[in-house]
Amino acid sequence: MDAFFASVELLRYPQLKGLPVVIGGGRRTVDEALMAQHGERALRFIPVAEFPLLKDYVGRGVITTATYPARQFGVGSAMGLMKAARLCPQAIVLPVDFDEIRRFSRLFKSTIAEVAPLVQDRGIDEVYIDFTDVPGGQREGGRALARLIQRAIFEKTGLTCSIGVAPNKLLAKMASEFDKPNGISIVQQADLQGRIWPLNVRKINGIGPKAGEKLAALGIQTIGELAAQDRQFLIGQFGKASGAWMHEVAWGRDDSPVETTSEPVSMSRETTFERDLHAVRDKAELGAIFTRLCEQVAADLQHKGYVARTIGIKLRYNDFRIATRDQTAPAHTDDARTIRQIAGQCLKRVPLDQRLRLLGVRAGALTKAGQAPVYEEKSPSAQTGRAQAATKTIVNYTLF
DNA sequence: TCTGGGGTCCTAGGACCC
DNA sequence: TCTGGGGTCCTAGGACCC
Repeated sequence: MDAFFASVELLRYPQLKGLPVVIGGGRRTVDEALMAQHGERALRFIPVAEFPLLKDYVGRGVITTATYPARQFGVGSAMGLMKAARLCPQAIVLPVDFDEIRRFSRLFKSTIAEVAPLVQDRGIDEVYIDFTDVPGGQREGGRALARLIQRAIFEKTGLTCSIGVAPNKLLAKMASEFDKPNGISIVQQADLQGRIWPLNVRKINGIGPKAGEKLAALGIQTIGELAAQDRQFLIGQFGKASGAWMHEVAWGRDDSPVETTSEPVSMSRETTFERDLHAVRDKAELGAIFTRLCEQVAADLQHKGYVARTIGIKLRYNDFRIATRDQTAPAHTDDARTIRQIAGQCLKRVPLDQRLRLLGVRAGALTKAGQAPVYEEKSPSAQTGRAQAATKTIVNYTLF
């Protein structure tokens, strides 16, 4: 989807079309404030002058999406709002409305599934579609069906998207970037040399800042230069799996299938505080946040019907270092108090002498609720601590 | 007043088991 | 003075993606 979060807001506030708008932050609920003042139906008539500007933004946060006019000023995803304010002070800033975003996400995905059922989720605003066997999927090299999907999405949502058509997911992902917004791009294996090899290695899905930097240090900038490397050299530099993978993708090769189903691996909640907190001096505040995070994770598990066996915490210190601790319990749980208790144990194992800016709680080793093995304690009195946990007897019953 | 939140996957070492 | 070779599970950190 093109500038997804921002585009969703523009549907509500069409008067902002053509203006630099960024979505991010989220502590201030602009919509609620404006709505209280004007009423929902009048939202489209609110004068542009009444919208909050980036230069007036106070608080911590990053940009999730910038409209194309805002991108002209050099602002973009993941940029701190304070930095963005220096580049484009006149940009209008709106908070993320997650409920609305999720609603549109479901809508565009279901629209696609009606046309082509083999769809793989790639986050909130992206999918892979296998339309090899969809009737008409081969017409005009795929362009006809891509157009059809684009039109269907626009009719259902009023939003535009960009589609890349290629023989595999790797190339399709790159192709989708070629003609944005509202574009269709078709890349064949034969286009490798002409259209893929000139691109920077960072355009490869899976080569991020670190690998990009290391490749640059080796004098490898473009995908073509990467393809020209000896496979064994790359393996020597990046390890067996990564090196071989890099060589494959540089040659446009990717045989990973479009996965239509997936099971969640973990669920987590985390929050960055409005100001850095100290474990001792801000104990009460921190404790309340901690408990709330555990309750949210428990609610997420219950809502989605999962139970977790590994509970973990994540801290970010004021110097941005991250520490994680986790603990695997003898039994699965989706209970807030149990999660809070295990997470509390984790918290005891991490240094707390420095101010914190973020706290998170994570549930892993998930199983569908109802399918978790039954756990029985031989000695219910042996409840204290990890050492004794090892003496507990675990009995797995197969449920017939 | 720099730098969100929710994920996945990989690596590496140690414990533990056969 | 010597002490294997698998395998799995757990934990911590890190790269990367949307």
